[in-house]
Amino acid sequence: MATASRKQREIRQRELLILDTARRMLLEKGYIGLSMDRIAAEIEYSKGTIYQHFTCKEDLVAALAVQTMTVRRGMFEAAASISGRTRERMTAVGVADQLFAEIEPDHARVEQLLKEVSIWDKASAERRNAALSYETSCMSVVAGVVRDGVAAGDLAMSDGEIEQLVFGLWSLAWGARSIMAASLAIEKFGISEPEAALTANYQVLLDGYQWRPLSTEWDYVATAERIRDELIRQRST
Amino acid sequence: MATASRKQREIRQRELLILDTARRMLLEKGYIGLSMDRIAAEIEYSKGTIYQHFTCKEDLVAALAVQTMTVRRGMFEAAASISGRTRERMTAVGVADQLFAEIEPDHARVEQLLKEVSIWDKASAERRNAALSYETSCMSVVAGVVRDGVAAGDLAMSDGEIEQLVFGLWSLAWGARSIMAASLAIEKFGISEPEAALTANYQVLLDGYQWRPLSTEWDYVATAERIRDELIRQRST
DNA sequence: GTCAAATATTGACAACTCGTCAATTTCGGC
DNA sequence: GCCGAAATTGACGAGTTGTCAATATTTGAC
Repeated sequence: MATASRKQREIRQRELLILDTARRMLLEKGYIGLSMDRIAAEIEYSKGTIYQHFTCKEDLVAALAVQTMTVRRGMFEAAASISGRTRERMTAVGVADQLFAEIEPDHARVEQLLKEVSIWDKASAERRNAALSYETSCMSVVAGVVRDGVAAGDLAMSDGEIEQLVFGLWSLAWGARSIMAASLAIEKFGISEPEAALTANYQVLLDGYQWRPLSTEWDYVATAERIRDELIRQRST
Repeated sequence: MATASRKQREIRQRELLILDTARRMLLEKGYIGLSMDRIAAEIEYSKGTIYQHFTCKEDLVAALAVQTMTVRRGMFEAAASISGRTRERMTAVGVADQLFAEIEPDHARVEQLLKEVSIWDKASAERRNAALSYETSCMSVVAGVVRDGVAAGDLAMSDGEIEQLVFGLWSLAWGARSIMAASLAIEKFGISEPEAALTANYQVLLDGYQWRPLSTEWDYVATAERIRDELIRQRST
């Protein structure tokens, strides 16, 4: 009994070891360069043992994606529950997104790498459900802040538009990061600070939706800095 | 001489045959399911011959991406040169983007599939340069319309902001399509018409940038329809 | 029309990949 | 110390990409 749980602990530990090794390899060599044989060699277990944890290569990397999603969700929730006006809280989620990319670069890059390859078809249903749940809960956090904005009278919006706005912010963030990672032309084209451009566009979109106070009436750069410090402080405790 | 060019024509023809076959296979079976052996069998040439056209599998799919980019660029240019107010022309590019996804679904899907896998590292330098050039010229088309907007006094903007706006539109479009293709949660979350949401967000962003006439002062839905018809008409001639 | 040299084409091959499963080792309870 | 259950292994089958000696074709000179 005590031994059984010790064994289970060992297995959990090993699973983490596999994931860590896989993540490192994925970042170094890309999805195609990620080899089950090499992982096995590195962790000094046989390949068969790895396949006791994961049904296939896709399932393994899907597990990586799920790990990453939990980290992101945690940061989003912390950001959304910060104090201030509703648009400040929306800004906070943007800051969290940026912080996530900055503080957890491995996680952020894995997330991108994996959106690319179609993993979910072959991954186990269990894993897929986990991912689905984390993704929807990330979106719900954002949608919650938007609803608070409407409730507070800072934002006028029908129900369908709320999802539209969330989709817009999400597209903007995801697209920008995806372009930063993959595009050949971005530097040549003269976007030297894409991260700053992203946050600026973020605010422009919120202005377009007339989320009050508008950026002409409020210093959201200061807000972003305040929140950034606060989120970092929270993390370190 | 005449014979040399005949031979060259044959080679060109075969290259197109390889690309067509590869595209079909890529769409059917995904990047991993795309096999050089199977392509060779299907076109009834040996694998060695394929490797005379392309340095490696990545180079082949990079060539597919380049083909796709030329189609996209063509549509962008046609859209940008349409008549009307500057913001209408900007809207036209958005319509072209949508039309591209609609009329050339194979090209559009290939474009997405390939952003995912990191192809460019291994592709030949020649191919990479071609891609870079097409991508920058797509962006230049958009930037040109923005500059025209500034010149016409419809839009107030510093130089750096122009690139920022282009980056914003591009992020929005790219991110939305990427999410549509890959996301598990999108339907569950209640975004039933993502394409419509994208075009709406498009206009919201332009409103945020105060590109006149604002969407409150002008019917851009009508504009989009007019341009859509016109672009389709142009294509069919 | 003939023939040698240049060019194009081939497919067996080496070296790798994923996922399986019979055989082996390790472990837990008695 | 011993036995049955559970975990671990790595050789293996079937697949992949990319290479290259051997073969087939085309070319240009005579």
